[in-house]
Amino acid sequence: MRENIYLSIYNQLTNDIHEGTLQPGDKLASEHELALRFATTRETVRKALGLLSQNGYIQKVRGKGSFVLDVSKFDFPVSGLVSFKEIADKLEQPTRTLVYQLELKRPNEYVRKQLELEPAGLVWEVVRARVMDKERIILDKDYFRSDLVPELTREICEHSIYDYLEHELKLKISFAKKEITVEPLTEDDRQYLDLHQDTHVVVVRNYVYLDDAQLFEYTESRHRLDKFRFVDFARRQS
Amino acid sequence: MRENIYLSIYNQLTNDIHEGTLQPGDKLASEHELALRFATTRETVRKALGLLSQNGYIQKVRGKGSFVLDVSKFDFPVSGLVSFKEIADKLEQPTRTLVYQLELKRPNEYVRKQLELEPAGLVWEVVRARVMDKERIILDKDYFRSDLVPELTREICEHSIYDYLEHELKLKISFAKKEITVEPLTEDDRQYLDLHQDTHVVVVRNYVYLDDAQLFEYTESRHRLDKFRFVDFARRQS
DNA sequence: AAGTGGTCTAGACCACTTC
DNA sequence: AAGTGGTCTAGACCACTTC
Repeated sequence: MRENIYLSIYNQLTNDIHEGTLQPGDKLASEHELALRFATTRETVRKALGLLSQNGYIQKVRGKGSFVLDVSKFDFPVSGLVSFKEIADKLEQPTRTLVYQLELKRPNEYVRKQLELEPAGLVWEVVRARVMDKERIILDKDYFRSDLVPELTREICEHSIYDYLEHELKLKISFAKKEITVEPLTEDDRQYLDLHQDTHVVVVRNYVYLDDAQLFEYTESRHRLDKFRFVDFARRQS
Repeated sequence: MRENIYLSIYNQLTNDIHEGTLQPGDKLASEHELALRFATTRETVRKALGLLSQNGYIQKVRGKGSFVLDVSKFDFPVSGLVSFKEIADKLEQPTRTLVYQLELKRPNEYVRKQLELEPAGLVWEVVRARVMDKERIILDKDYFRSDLVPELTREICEHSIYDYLEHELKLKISFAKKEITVEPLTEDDRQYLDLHQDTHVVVVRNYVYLDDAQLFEYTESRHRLDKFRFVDFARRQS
């Protein structure tokens, strides 16, 4: 591959915005001028600006130019594949993960169906509680196809499984579907979460697909109502 | 503008996928071949395929080709700016809207702040309940900047305010930020919703921006827990 | 070696905004 | 009329996959 000019333009401009060199409301240099400055062509600059626009950094207005948006408005986990670790890191609060179960097993019918698995297929089942302020507020149940994730250890589960999958196993996560509902408590919720007068939990079901469009993980993330927050940033497609 | 070749390619291919001419798992013709077929260039074809990929229709794999995904998995309101009317239309269930309030007024401090309004600014306040199966399950509170939305009528509110804004007032909605939390009931919830033993509602706060990055609407959509469902489709950015 | 998608070039014409 | 972003052309070289 080449050195990826458009990504380096993107990175430079996002840096300028985060550092305040470019302020909300500021007008970017024109595409023509940016092309000169970065010694490239307009189409390559446009690719960088397209990314900036998609990610909420700028607003493009035909005939006028591109304007810097207030990114601080959108700094919480923007819609996407955000793992607990990433959120926890952002919050700068002490968090902990308790691993209650880590097992290679035959999944039950429901999970088998969710993962579109053949009857003989095995999965890694991981049950973890996420602790903040000394309370277990999220119960994560993960199911990974064992043909794609051959090995999992307690150490990996206590940190970030995603780090391991992406950096060690080199799995390329491509897209995910999240489904959010509110459901009555289950026995597991009562056992593994620190509840107060709660009668329900927020359930986030996550279906994660690889590069080749193969479904490889199903996760159920069960949140205490009072600690749940989800932010979605949606851009009207052109 | 030209005839927009890439959009017509996009539309033809999504049609083929929805009609089943292209089945999940099928491989698309190569970019080179599509360019020949549509009498255009590869870059223009790539723009169409980029849109297809972004919207979950295909999966691009370098060196191999583009593959049709199973769109039926993702047919519920995909993350984006989905109004109640669009969802209701999709559900094919009889739905109704009750307008409880429609007023041009000085907003309270909270709404003023949400809308980043100057102290003298007026807003249209609309309070509506959404009825399904004879029960009021969603309470929508909308606040529109009166400088951008000068007139609103009961008739408009009973149907789709968005239709009116986009097609009559020609406002161009550009992007929106959604924030989902679960909160204890308020007095209004008790008054305007048909609740059972509920103690909480799901609150979806929606901040809608125009083309020029101006915030023009703040909406609070309060859902009965048992009827709430939110689907988010997130694509890993290349 | 041949086919695939990813990046890039150096132009062109257009619609819209500003003056 | 000049400046802006939106679309498009006709190529090029590259990395990756398949044979």
